[in-house]
Amino acid sequence: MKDVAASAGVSLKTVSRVVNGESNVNDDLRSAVLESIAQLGFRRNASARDLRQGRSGTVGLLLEDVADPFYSILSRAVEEVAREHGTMVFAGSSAEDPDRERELALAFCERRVDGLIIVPAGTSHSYLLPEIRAGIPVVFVDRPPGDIEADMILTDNLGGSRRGVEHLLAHGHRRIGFIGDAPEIYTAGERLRGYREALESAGIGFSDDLVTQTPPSPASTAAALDRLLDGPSPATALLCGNSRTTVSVLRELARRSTRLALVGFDDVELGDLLQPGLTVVAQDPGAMGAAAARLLFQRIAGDTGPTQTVTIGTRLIPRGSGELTAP
Amino acid sequence: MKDVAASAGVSLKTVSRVVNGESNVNDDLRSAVLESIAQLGFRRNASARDLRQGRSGTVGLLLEDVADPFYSILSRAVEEVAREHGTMVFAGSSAEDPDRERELALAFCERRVDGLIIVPAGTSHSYLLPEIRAGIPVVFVDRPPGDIEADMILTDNLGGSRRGVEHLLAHGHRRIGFIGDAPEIYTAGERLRGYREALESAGIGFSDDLVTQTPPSPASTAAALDRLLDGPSPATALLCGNSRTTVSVLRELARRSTRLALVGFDDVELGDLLQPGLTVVAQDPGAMGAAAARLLFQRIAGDTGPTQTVTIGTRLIPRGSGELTAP
DNA sequence: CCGTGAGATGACAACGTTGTCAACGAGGTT
DNA sequence: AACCTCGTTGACAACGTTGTCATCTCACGG
Repeated sequence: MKDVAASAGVSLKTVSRVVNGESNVNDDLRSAVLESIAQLGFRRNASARDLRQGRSGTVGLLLEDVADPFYSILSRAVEEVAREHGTMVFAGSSAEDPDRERELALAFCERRVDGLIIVPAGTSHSYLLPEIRAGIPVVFVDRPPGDIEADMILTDNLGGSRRGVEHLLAHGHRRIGFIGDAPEIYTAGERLRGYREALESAGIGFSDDLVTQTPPSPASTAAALDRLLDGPSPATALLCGNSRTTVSVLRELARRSTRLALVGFDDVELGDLLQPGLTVVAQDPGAMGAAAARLLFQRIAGDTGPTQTVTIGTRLIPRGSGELTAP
Repeated sequence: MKDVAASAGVSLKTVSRVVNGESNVNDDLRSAVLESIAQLGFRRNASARDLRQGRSGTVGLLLEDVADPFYSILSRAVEEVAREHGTMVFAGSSAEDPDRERELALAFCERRVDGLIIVPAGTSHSYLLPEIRAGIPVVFVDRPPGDIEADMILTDNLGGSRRGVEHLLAHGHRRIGFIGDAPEIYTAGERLRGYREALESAGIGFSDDLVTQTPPSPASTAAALDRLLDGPSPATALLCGNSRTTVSVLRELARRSTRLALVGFDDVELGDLLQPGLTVVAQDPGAMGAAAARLLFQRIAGDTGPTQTVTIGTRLIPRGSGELTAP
């Protein structure tokens, strides 16, 4: 910028004014400056600007895994909203590891992001208190934070799960299994509650041997299916608590050629092309990301109202697998 | 940091030394400083550090769409390599729009990223020349840049496509169609060349009415299928030039209940669960991202050797749809 | 006892930008 | 003619950090 000023024969400040599009600059000087800028290939140094202004035009997005379709769609939605605000997005994957989450979040803070959107991996977020006090707004998505109060955007896990089970009940099923993620994961707990409530509302008892809670893996899912199907009164229907489990179940069912009514929580690409089509309780990761980003920018703009919790609804999409009737 | 120094009763520089883990600091002072840091919730300001050091510990990643599985997997691979180098990743989606690509790339440069990884949307990248001259290394992925020479990581599009067609030929097909992306897209051109070469090597002429080049959309794909299947001597097999087209074809085929041997370029989630399973020429986006990031960090570390082009191989995965034999 | 060297510590400038404030000149009013 | 106003321009400090260099202390050898 110094060079531009010298080359255009004006002061540093005038160049700064031109670069920032301030209005009160003589047209001749302005064009001289612009020409020098073009000639020298000048590009403003954002570090210096950030340092001076104390803001960075940057937000941090902390997900479980950037490559997971659910999160990558969420991520794109955040990016679009950020773009409207002239802001860039740092994205990072916690890999479901609390230490890594913390490390990334603090690295974002060191970079002086204007705000943070976090899908929590850990159970305590008190480490963010100094940052929040220092004025960095934080919005949590998909799961609530631990030990602190903050804005959050959640899926209606309980309602969605209930609806999925009710759908199976409506098709005559009474022995409905549930395979969900590990119980310490918030969404898994809510979905199990929805399953349970739906059964109880229907006057059907909740039975432990129909339920498996485990981190999703082909092996654990196969074991869970064994438990469900190989007893004296096997399940005739199944609600899968997350899409990775759903996929494992589909593979396992294909291997066994077993008939089982199936509803998956969270949509799966190509679910409509399977035979039968996969019935799902669809979440809306795009809407979640957009809502989180909008709320974040509202906070960045200075909104200091009480913390909000936004719940995004689910949609039951019947495609065949959930409409198989009970034998 | 000033506050920390005051609180610990040492100079600014000593705090800096402690924060940066330099060795020559008295243990007592070090612990005093660390305590003050903890007490005050101090976090080093990366903007100031970047400004002083002229590097940012940051790279920019410019994709077509963060939410596309191909790119999101690539993205995660870049993130992992960056992590090993203590670097954060800015990711942005160009949405296949050259202006947006340029805008994002220059915004990254303004933020003084240490390097750029770009999946080109535009056809000219001369706008990057000043930046490259200023020392920002750039690696292109998936498609070559236009108008400049630079490092690139490409898929073996031609070889993969050839192999896909040869697979269909081996199952007795002679009327093999091709539906690929718009001809101005590099990968689409290469894949078409592979298709053509395979046919010609087999002594089968290349016939224009078996080929459609169009941006992927359900409508254009349906039209292309009409052309292929509704003539006097319809195609018995098809190579799809990209996964979006493959999915559209699958939907369309399901609607028509037509039998057609099919090989898709680029893998698709759940391809193994379809009936028949989807045979694909699989790319390896993870390997591409990792290779790009590794090369980029090599450049950042000062490697000024000649530009490199790395070609990543493909893998033919037979699952059923490509093994349907010709009638 | 002094000289020497190594290690610890701090003063200060500099990175590139922008906010503040003062100076300047042109045009209008009294 | 003196005064005021407004718009344009520039000098300068400050943002928070780190590299450079100077200073200081202490141990050791001569």
